[in-house]
Amino acid sequence: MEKKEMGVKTEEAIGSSSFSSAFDFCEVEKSSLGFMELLGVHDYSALLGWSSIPDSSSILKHLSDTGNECSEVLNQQPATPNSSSISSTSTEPLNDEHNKTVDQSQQHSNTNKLLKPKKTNQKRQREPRFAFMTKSEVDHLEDGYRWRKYGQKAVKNSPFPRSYYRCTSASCNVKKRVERSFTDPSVVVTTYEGQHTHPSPVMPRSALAGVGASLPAGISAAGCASSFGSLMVAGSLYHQPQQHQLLVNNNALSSMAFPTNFQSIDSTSKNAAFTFAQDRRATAAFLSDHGLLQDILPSHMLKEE
DNA sequence: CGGATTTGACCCGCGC
DNA sequence: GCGCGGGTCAAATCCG
Repeated sequence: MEKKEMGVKTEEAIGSSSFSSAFDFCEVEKSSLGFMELLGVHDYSALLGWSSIPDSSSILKHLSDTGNECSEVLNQQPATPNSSSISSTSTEPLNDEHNKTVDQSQQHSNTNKLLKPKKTNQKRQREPRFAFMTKSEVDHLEDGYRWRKYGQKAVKNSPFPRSYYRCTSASCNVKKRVERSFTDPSVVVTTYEGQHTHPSPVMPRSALAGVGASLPAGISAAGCASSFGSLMVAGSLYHQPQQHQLLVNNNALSSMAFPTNFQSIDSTSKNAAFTFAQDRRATAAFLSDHGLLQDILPSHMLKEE
């Protein structure tokens, strides 16, 4: 397997597929972020935590060079407060999952060689994705759902493999990819794809009730819990020894207006690595008190007011 | 023994 | 057309 040191040319490294998940940040469809809107987060770029990645400018450059229309997403001020600058891949043709299933049964009749079925001309559809970065010791964050690992691939330019997980629930097509950032091995990039069609098998009912109370139509509490899993973990829902930090930038802190019901979820856990506040002062106060994000954010960001 | 994980092979899309 | 790399499959293996 090809490996490169972290000191490779920035643009080459960033532009490589090893950062494909970073680009996936741009593939988030607004509808998949319904729970974010529920949380009052309209500036989705705020959740893309590149503050700990030193080469975000290069990423932006790459996005720009490649004509990616989402280039403004990363660490940029939104054009408007409610800007939905994040583009979507949902315009692609519908998935051919069913065709694939049929073809696979045909494949089983091929005894000599494992030949994959021929796909139709339809372009493979990507479910809406939501990606975020967490600072965590463990790769696979507990998020209340059960996942079956179905693959692992070496990532070009990265010493860390990428793992592929699928929700174990039948008829639920949600997938997630987990990989470590090679620029910061302590950072785990998790990408969710799709929405759960079932409630979390592990999520406490009280938590579900708290989250689900204000969910907009079409957004399941399960999906919310899933996609926001690491936040739940960072909060008090899971009192696990490992600690995760959601990486956010100062835009996030300034634009997040979390509803009180989410604040209540956090409660008083001492293990909370990140909590929600309704305004910047509250956030700043929290940071100064608990300060875990200080490990991530440059000091000038934290002081900004 | 059944479910989860590992891992090599294969498919597909994309760039050259 | 070819090669590369991401994504997926499925047999083998592991593990509780």
